[in-house]
Amino acid sequence: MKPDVTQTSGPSGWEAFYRIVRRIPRGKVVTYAQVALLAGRPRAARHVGFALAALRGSGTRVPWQRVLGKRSAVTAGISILDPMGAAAQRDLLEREGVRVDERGRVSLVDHGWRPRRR
DNA sequence: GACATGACGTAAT
DNA sequence: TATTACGCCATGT
Repeated sequence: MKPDVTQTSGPSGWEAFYRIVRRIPRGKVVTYAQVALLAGRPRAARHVGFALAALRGSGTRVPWQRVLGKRSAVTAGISILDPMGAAAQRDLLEREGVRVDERGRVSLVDHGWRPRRR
């Protein structure tokens, strides 16, 4: 089940994920694996989506829209929970300067955010 | 403590 | 490039 974000205020590892996502600058995107890696859990890519999914309903201000899958991109699991949300997310990314493919795929090489480098 | 679930990743085909 | 199979980590029951 989806755990409550409101209770994740504790020392849970989920808070680390939110912290990483907040660092994502406008016009840049990252993959779940990237966030997980920065959070210190390179094998916990699944949990990143978990945490972000809960945020969607909590109204927390986290740019979850900038977090994509490696190959699935935007139309990944969001469409499962919110088909319209996926389309809206694609529009939002385009507004930030991110070019989204017709299939919902984004060039991570071009828009991939590179932390720990500046 | 063990089993089941999940916005995923990587390797193999 | 798409599809299938397996694995990893955290949370819930």
